[in-house]
Amino acid sequence: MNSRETLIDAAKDLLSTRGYEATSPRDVQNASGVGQGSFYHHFDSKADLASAALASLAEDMCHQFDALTDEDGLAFAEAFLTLERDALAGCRIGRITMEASLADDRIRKPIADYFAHIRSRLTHAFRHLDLNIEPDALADLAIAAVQGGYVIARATGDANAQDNATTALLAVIRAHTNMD
Amino acid sequence: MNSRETLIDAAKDLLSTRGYEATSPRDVQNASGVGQGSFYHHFDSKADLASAALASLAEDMCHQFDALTDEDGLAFAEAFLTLERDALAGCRIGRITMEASLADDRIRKPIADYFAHIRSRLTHAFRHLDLNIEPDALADLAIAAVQGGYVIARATGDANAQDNATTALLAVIRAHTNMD
DNA sequence: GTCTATAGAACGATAGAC
DNA sequence: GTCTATCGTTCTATAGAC
Repeated sequence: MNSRETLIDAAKDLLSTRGYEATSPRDVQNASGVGQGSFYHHFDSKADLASAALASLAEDMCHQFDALTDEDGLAFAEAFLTLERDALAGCRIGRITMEASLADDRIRKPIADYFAHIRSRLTHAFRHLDLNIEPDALADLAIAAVQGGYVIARATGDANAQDNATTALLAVIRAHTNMD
Repeated sequence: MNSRETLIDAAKDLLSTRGYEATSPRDVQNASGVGQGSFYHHFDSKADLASAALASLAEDMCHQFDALTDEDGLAFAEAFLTLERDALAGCRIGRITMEASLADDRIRKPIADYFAHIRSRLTHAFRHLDLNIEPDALADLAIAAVQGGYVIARATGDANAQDNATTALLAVIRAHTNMD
């Protein structure tokens, strides 16, 4: 693995756990073991490296998401909502959305791509259910249950909060499905 | 208004919009018009001021939340879910939860208090509905719809995402209520 | 209690030897 | 392409005059 890839890997790890602003070029250099000059040989700036790292991270997460299950409809939504997550750690990519640096398009683009991807796939899944609720709105609610679950879990220190939210959503959707 | 209060007010404003780590003591000093020395006369550290500012902010937001409506049950949940919000701005207090500095108890305490407060009140409201879903889990879902809505809106740049999530939740809860 | 001045460390980024 | 050394700025915090 060359220096460029080593830097990206270290950046992915740090961005996932600390976010963008709290991660300095020095942190990435130390974590990767690459010298300071090499950073700026391969990347124009901190934002440039972060953009590449976030793009790779978003791709990884899209693949994980797509591999949830081969089934469709409710089964896919259930796989998404019941996936085991480290609620107290926060979303590796969602956490960045609250930073001011999101205004930088190099940072926002990969994050927007990830959410657009899972939104589209979840909308497709909910369309199969044929409820009298907009499938795309339901997709937003499913994503929000997960992302908001991270927020409540971290705020209260209660790791169950996220599971409460996703389980409750699955229950009301199920009830709604049986009704029609 | 004395210097201490002026500093707290400026800090509340900056923390609400930029978060904790992206707000420097200098920013607060400049925004408040108070000299650099006065900051450390009234507060031991940046975290000390932030703790006081967040406590005041959480109190403000609890009052706003409590004033949503005098009604109970579904009406309260509806008032909470349909409240007009600036989705692209993010939650003034929820945004802090994704920062590493949340590990500092002086920062986390006022945030935990706010979420515990609205969680408790929403649980109470959902208990009145008497659905066959745990009221506290439904409360977590309602909060998650709002907080996660901020995440999706900011990630995609689509201000409607939050409204989609909260409206969808209200719809499934309503359907569930009519069922019983 | 308020101010100006400044400390020491970390920030993002660059220079230049090899 | 990789390294060490260092730039100028900003960070959080302190000193000390008034």
